[in-house]
Amino acid sequence: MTVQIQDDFDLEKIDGSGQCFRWERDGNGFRIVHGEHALFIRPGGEDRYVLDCTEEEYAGIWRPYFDLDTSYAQIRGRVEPASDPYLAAAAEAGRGIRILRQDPWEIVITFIISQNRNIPMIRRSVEALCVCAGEVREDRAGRSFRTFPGPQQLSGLDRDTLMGPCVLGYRWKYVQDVSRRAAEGLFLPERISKMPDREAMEALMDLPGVGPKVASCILLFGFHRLDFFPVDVWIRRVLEEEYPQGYDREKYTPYNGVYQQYLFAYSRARAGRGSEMPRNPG
DNA sequence: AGGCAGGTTCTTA
DNA sequence: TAAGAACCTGCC
Repeated sequence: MTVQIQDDFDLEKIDGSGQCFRWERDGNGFRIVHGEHALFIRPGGEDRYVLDCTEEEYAGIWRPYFDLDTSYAQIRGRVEPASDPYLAAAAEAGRGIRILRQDPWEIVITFIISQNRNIPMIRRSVEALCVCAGEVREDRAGRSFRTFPGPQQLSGLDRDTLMGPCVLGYRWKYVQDVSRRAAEGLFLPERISKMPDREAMEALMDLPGVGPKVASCILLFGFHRLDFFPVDVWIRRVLEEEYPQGYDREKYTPYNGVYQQYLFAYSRARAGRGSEMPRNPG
């Protein structure tokens, strides 16, 4: 089917934004796995996109996944160039970025894995986890894909598999512990959903391998709490260099997380680390 | 060869 | 409570 999307929507930018690690480029489109579902989506000219799914699947699965009922253009438009020129420039450059509604459990594990690593390494480990413990499914075109392993499946992996094929390094213990807790019902993502921000943050930071940055990412990307503002080295750099007098988060409530994405992408792009651009030494 | 990469944890004042 | 070191691994 074909859909028209008027709002900010740029597949390349979303893919490179560091919130999803399983999108697979195919021609000028992407293959995306979400839960039990797989999608191939590609630009179809103007504001159109071609998706290999039914109207029902679009309405029930993919439209929510891409968070298409939220206007990111409107959120972006709240930035005033006069009062915050740097963020305004970042937002303009980041036009098209959205915050996906991904599976909370997948995000918990993915961001525990993300610590102290770069994007290619994260992708590699996530993919390996799916191969080692996920289940095989078939997409509409008859191609097979793998689901992201649930707590039960993940907790079945031993140290050697997590360290070897999955290349988790010292993080293997975190993944095993969290998976076991979840499998035993001691950690339930659906319970996090019901907690107020502060409490949710604390509950996540009770998990081994989850500190302030990872917890913020989990809440932003896994629970769609758009006001969380993960501070990593890139953001820290931006805040130090561009906002020496301080960055006014209150002004941007409740969308700090969206603006963080703009700042993050902008910072990396200017450092020559935009995901799609190759290194350019010298 | 040694440092760093989208942090967290453990150890030490 | 606050800095510093260690940690798997891959890459320059």
